[in-house]
Amino acid sequence: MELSHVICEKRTYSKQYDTHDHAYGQLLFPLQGGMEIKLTERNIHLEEKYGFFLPPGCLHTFRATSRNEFLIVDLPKYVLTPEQQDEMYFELTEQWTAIRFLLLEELQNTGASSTDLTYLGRYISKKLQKKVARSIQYIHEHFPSKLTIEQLSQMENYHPAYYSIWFKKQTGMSPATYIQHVRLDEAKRLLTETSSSITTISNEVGFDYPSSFTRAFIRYEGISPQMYRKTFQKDK
DNA sequence: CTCTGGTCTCTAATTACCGT
DNA sequence: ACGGTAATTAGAGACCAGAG
Repeated sequence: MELSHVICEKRTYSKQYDTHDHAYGQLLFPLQGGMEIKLTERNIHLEEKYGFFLPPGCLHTFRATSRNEFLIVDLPKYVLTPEQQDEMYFELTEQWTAIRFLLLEELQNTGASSTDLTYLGRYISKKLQKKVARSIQYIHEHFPSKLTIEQLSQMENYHPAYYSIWFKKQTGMSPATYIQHVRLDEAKRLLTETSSSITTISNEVGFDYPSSFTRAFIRYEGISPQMYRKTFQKDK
């Protein structure tokens, strides 16, 4: 059954719920305790400081892991965009915490559902669209450090073997190749925009040895870093 | 200082298999 | 049939020596 408006309420979950799906999307914020969400392709352990979005039609099972209370927002299809087909596990950033606060305020003032929530629902929908997978965001923020598949797959709650397949679906390339591209693109920028030595740049983008950097660079770009700088460096 | 080339080690990707 | 795990393998990086 399709909802006619956004519904926001507090719910408590017990040990085991039947596997089911619904025609609307659902946003879950833990207020107290946590639970396990079983999906076809993955298991999520949802706990405080994280939130979760279940897209419409996504088969799932809830199982409480402790005494709990959740803030649930049911988002009818008309506030969502057709692209919002993927589930999303996200950290409660300041923004998300603010959204949760607003929802709780709204809940206290007007009760379980209100047409006013439609605007907030649309805002949330937009926010969900912009979210990049946690591990991909992490790669962009930490590419100079040592990144392992183990570490990245944990962020998405996937098995490392399955993570590679999932990552390829998201980006079109393997995690290792993607990290390499991020590093070498930054190296290209540093080569043309700074006068740092190649040894320094190689360290800054995450290579332990300049010889490894040079080889990787030639594989990627077809020419050596020095040649690249000579060809593309902006006039000083 | 930069790059090349060699060897060795280790990790990620793939595959085959197993349990549900 | 599907996802997890173990075994296998290819390729990348570490490290060193040496040339320009």
